[in-house]
Amino acid sequence: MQKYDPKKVEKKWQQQWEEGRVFEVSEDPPQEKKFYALIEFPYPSGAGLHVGHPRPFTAMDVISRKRRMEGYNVLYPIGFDAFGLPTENYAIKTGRPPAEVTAENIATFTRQLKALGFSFDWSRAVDTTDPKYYRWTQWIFLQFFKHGLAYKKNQPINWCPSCKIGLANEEVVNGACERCGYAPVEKRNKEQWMLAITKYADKLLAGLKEVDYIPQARVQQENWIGRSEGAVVRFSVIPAPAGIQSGMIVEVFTTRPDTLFGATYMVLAPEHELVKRLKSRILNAAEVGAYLEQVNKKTEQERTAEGREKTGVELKGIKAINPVNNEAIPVWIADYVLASYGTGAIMAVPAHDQRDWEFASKYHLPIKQVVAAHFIEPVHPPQPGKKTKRRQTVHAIVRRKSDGKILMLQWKGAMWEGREPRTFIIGGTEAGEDPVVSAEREIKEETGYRNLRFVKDLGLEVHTEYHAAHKDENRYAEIRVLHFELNSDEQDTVSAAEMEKHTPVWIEPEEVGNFINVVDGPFIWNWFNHGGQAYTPDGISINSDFLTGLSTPEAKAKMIAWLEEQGIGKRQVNYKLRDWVFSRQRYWGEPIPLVYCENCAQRKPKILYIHGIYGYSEENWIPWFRKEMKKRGYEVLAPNLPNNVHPSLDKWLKTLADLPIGKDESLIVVGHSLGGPAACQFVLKHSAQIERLILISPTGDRQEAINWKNLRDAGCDEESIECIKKFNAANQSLDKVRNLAKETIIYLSEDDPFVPLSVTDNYSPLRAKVKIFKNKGHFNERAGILELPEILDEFPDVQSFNSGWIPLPEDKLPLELPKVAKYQPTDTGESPLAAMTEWVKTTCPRCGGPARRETDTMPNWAGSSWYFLRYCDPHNNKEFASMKKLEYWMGRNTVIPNEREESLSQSPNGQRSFPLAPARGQDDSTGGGVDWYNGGMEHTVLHLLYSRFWNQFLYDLGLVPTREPYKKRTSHGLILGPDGEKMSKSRGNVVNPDEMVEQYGADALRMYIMFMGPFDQPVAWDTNGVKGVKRFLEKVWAIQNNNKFDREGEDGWIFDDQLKLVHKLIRKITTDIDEMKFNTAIAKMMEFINEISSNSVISRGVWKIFLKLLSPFAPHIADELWNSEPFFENNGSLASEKWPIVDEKNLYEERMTIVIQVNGKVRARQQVGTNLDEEIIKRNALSDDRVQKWLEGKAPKKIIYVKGRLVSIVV
RNA sequence: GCCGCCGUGGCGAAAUUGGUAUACGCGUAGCACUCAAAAUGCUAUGACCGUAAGGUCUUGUGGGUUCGAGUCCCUCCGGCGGCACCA
Repeated sequence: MQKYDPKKVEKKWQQQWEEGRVFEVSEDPPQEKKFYALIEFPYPSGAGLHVGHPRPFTAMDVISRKRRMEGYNVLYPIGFDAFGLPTENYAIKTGRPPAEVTAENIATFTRQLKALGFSFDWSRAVDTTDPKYYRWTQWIFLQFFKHGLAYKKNQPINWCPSCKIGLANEEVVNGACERCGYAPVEKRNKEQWMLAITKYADKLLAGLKEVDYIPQARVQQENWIGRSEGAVVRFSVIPAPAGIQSGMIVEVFTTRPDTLFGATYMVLAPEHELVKRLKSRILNAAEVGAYLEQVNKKTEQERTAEGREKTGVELKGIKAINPVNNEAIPVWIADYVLASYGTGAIMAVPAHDQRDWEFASKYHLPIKQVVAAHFIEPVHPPQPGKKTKRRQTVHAIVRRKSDGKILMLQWKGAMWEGREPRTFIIGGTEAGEDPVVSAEREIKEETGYRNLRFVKDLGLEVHTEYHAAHKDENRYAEIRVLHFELNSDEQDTVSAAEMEKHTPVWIEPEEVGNFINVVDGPFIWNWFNHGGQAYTPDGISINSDFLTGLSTPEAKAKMIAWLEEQGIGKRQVNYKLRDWVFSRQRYWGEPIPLVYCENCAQRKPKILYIHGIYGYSEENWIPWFRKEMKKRGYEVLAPNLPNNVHPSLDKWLKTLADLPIGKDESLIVVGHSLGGPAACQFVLKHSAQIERLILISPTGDRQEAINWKNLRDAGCDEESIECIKKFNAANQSLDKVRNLAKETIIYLSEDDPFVPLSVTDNYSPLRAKVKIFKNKGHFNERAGILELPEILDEFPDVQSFNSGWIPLPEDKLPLELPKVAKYQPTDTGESPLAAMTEWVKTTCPRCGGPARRETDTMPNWAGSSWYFLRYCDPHNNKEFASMKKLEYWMGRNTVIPNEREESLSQSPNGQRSFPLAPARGQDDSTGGGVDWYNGGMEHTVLHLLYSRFWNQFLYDLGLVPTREPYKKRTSHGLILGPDGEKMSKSRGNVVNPDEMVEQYGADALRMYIMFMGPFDQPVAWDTNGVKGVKRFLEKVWAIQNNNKFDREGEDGWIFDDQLKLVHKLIRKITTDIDEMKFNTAIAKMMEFINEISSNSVISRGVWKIFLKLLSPFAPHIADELWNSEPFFENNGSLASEKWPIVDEKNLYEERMTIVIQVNGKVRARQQVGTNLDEEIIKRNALSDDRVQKWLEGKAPKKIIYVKGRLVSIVV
């Protein structure tokens, strides 16, 4: 017998797979069944692979190998995410070029990965640092830039004053620099490139609904995006600061507009711009100045280290007016209000916000309750149809000073049928009566105790509804809770009438919670014990004018409606998500392909206005528009176009082409009505940079896109109509227009007589933002539109356009990283590239003048944000990937009908905007993406969110076929070192896979990694476990080499038991792999081997099935045995064999074990026939001696039979 | 503090989703093979009582629902992960 020598076997098969190109896949010709399995590509560190890396790789390899055998065309790609800090830091230390080091590391990783026998398609391997790859990373960045989603902004960076280097967030440990001797990190302001991911916040949130992610990943993304719904409310501030007219406004954001009546003060973030502007009016300017300085000095570290005790200072002399009741409230600044969230200012409602409560308590600010807790007694709920009596009541918590016990009432009466209430001392308050007085009266009347001291009002109103059985009426109790102390037991006599109703009892404090049996009791008791806090849950509004009596959701809605009506606030959604800082002042990253041109920065966009048929230019709102735009610094071109009555697109375009617009100028193009198509075609033909394309009631060429009847009724003759039709029909190639304009906006009116809302279908390739109005008609003089202030949002001050940053032409990409002499960042915090004067100095690709290059590079996240797309078409040098190949591997979205109609009908008051639905059958869709993506929990927030953002952006540009990149996402648990700690060089607990392969073989290593524990949970490494799996593989090897196999051909003998065994195994392995329960799958294989090895003769059919089931886990040994003498004459890898299918008839059991329980304890087991019926099984069970013994002659009360499992007898 | 997850032998862990708790593996002990060791094979292995047959207890704690709870509900204790003054 040959010995099992994994080294020999594994090398042999790895070579065969490679030479036979077994795992290289093609989309040509497209096979129907495809499967795209994705793992997070590794960072090729200098340390090489450690034993944790292969866990996700092996898992997806098992799944991929199984799918392949199930007939899928499986893409299982691999690559390297090779830009990164460690390599850069190594370069700084040693001076070795990162590219060189990276190449070596990739070689090591490749060798190690290949030794583990993964079924990767190596021909598709990508490397993010390869210029052929990052050319497209840069290209995608340029698309962001061209669509206005990349912009420069002053942002603080982490700066280590000792290393003189900007730090990544992950290099900052507890506010100190990780690189050097932990010097404290400073913040430095620097202009940084930002990606406007916040513009996709709602889309990223919505997309989570259509994908199959592990719940944790979905929840973490949701939290990170942090959507909250509320309102912005405008408070005016008095006195107005000098030089500014009165009525100066501060906006606050709140999620609880229902508590506006409880806003007793206002807090501004210290950085709030108003603080500076108000300076001259602040009476305690010195104090405020000192506070600001103190806040400024505080580092992040100190802020968190202080235990977050809230500090603040009042702006004396300043008041804010609460717009709901015109009360003047104090204004404070405090650093618990963040400048970066909401509006940087809050209205403080201390009664219903814990932070405000703490602050108000500390600084003795008024606390006003405006929401009452609300309960409905579940045992005796109010009954419909019965009258409801409202009663003011008090609950008195009376604590005896001597022993701390609590005085309570045990009721006897019939207030509630079937249950005697146990409560605090309760009583009614008469109209106008002080609650303290009524409580004292009630205590005396009900219990006789009189030596009372009032301690405090708990400051909480509770509303409880119940049905009072003795009066058969519903009660609505408004309860105040008062705390008393009893100083001595002196007692007056209690009236007989009271004694009949209830008995006073003294209860130990620990028992109060159990004693009390009314619904609000535990809540009140808990509140009493916690002392002061804010009541934050929902409830019923009180002390709130027109909101009083409403539930919290009702009150919120009503308040928002009221605010909007009054024009002092509006509904608003806020996100925690911030824009993405995309600049790194580093060398080892993708260069940002932009140059700065002083000359171009001077050039400002012009506005081109294109009128419609009959030339409305000077007849409706255009004069107003011209004036407004001049104010903003624009030059407006509004030509009169020829043949207004019978227009032709060609002639119009010719006239437009003659306008004084330079080829390299930037434009905002506005087209109204027939001018809409003209504007689109102009944009397509002219080479100007289009900042914005604004279409107002544009005509379309579909039947339903114009209301011809109304047009005729309005006096349009047939010849004009023909012209319009031709004109519209010539409006082609809109999908190209989309990528020329940075932003496209369409204005429509619900009551437009000529252009209905359905015109959006026509313009769908533009993927424009659509704004829908009421009562604007056709936006012309007929509708009385002489001004259109809504449009002003699209025209910021001209100065804000064209910062001077000019993109490199796309055919000049990639912009390669130049070789530098030193990798150390410069003293000023700029990237080492900034030191290369000859590289930085360049010419402007737009005007040819002198310009300088951007020296920032992109963050590590860039390359990994789209690598899954490149895998689909890795060698394409014309596009980042072809649509055809993407559609094959990623699939495409399928339509959900009516989604657009829904968003339309939701439109509450006109001004809402929503993304335009592109051509039918392409959007409003779901279903595509990488079939299965597995990765680490540490990437479920950033990497996943960033790559979803990129994919959604590319989808909006029409460049990828699916909105969501990943259909399904799972996560693996970390593999820890043998000591249970995270593996790391510094801890010295790293296990090297090379050694494991050397000693036990790749198959044993793979199997152990899958066997260690549940895939999604962290597990500590235990080399002994590898031994155990190796033993299993040796056993498998030995069985094939030592046992007899039947010689009668496949299944010639009926090996019933063996067949049953193996078919059960097929079922188990098949489902377990799909559910990633690899550990139990392997356990079952071990059981199978333990059982089958006791047979003297083994069915070769059964054994072949087993080898197939084993092959995804241990592919080398499985292929070797499959091809081994003396039993099999197979040829080639199991990868091209078929996965076995369960045959139900082989699973049939003739006998089953029935467990018999007596009073819930197992007392006997019986083997019975499978098809016996229930009565017989029960009878058998009862007659069993062991059962009889436990019955002790008693008759069973109940017998339960669970099919195929057990009989449970109760006596 | 908030959100989410998890507590089962000496260890990693199973448990058909409410129905035989401790499968499978590791470790340990004994035996066999060996001059010996390693490797391998066989046997035993939750705890307690008992020579045994057998019995009792047992899934972090305490309670509840149920004929029946590791699994469902509530309380507390312990651990892990994420967010963290987000109005």
